[in-house]
Amino acid sequence: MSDALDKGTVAGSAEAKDLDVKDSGGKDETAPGHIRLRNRALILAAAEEVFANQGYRGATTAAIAAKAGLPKANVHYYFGTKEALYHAVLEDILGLWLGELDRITEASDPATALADYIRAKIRHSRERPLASKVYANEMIRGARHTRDFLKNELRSLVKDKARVLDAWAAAGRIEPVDPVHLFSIIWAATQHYADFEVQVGALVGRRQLAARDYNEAAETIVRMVLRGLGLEYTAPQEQG
Amino acid sequence: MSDALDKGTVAGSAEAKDLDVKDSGGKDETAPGHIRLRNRALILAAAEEVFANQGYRGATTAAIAAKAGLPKANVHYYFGTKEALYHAVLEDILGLWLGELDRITEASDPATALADYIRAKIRHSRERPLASKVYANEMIRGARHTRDFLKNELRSLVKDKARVLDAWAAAGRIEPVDPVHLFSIIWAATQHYADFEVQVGALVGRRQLAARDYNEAAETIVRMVLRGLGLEYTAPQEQG
DNA sequence: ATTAAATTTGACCAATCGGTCAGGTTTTGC
DNA sequence: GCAAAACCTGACCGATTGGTCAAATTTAAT
Repeated sequence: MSDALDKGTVAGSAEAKDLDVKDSGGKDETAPGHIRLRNRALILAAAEEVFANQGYRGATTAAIAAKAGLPKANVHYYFGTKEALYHAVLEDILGLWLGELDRITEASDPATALADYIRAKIRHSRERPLASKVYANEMIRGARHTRDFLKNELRSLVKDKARVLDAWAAAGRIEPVDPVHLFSIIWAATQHYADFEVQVGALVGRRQLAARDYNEAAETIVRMVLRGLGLEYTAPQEQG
Repeated sequence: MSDALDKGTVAGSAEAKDLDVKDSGGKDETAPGHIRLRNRALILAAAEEVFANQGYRGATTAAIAAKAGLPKANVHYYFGTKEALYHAVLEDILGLWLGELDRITEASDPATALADYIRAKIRHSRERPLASKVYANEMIRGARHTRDFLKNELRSLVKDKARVLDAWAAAGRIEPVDPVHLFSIIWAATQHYADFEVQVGALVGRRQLAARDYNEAAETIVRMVLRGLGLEYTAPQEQG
């Protein structure tokens, strides 16, 4: 199996290149390795879309290549196997998942922190619905490629946040709640607007959800979560 | 498209047989059509599992046949095409989806009706997780086979329930709420425990969720929904 | 300028896919 | 008991799949 990855990883050492920057500020069309960077990005974006809409098995390397505007053999040149490409797409996504939770700390105000987190997650569902769909597909299929992430990174992160919630509860700042269920509900409700967009769209009578729909969704979720924890909820001022 | 269904529907008229009952109370091994009934049920159950875990494209008729304990040609004998089989599986599931909403009527008590509905949906996620996964897959893929259901049956049902919620709100029995978002949140949160079971399992540290996990999930959701609508929530008595 | 490394790609392959079919067996209706 | 209908299934097929490869071209470093 590692054989199949050799070709893709031979020059993979160049991947960290964009970290130690001395670059001219953005897109340098002549810098060494720019071809690899551009084509990998093209392929990853195309793969995310095809994996999201077709599932792992339904996605074909030919379809990904076509969407990226490259010949199929080129996709295999950069990523070796379809599985390795899928893994790379997932890796990109898992990074996003862990980010936004930073604002939930013992020092922060519970209502503000949770409300901001929910709004950020909804924004996420709106801006990167394909990532959410790929992740949902992966979970439904049993998290074959994500078991370790769930059992290690995600679990310890939730344990971390559980300590915050317990501290808040002990200080009487929120009512006690099982953190696993709280986050499950928040994740489910927010990601629903990406994964089931077509269903929500049919219910509101619009093919695509509008900005107002996402805002209303976020506020409804915030309201239920805050009230559920014994907190007050006040709707933010409209702006327009 | 109807051509592909012909073979499966030739004797499909026998499907309603189990409605007008005069049967001996359960399994009649000699009644006419019992072979068709048994084999169709075997295939549908196997198909639900394979479609749930592999997605539409990932599911193979050979895998479904193997899981049903029948030769592949037999699957095609009963259902014609893979697409027709998928359609039949979906049809089974859509029936389940519309059922439980009956308890939400203008006459019923809001807190009781909503709490019972949420608990029923969680029970559903526990007892028929595969159905939920097939449906989730279908939504993520853009509801290619379910567009009409969403735009007609489901939408009019939600409109119906919207009238109930509006009436409740007008009578001061709940706070006003957008029904689409309320149901979206309830569906997302409850179905999450089927579709993302592997994730929740990793977070609670159990491979499979226990009865207690589902109960706690239901109560957490009920608490947030009821409080979100300005209702009181009181935890039910433990038993055992 | 030279050369090594990286990139490109059409052609190709074995495996698997959904679906078909002929010919046999079993079940059913009378 | 008998004909018709329903059921069964191994063998087969064209299409598609993920993946390979060798030969050609472009880019990079000295």
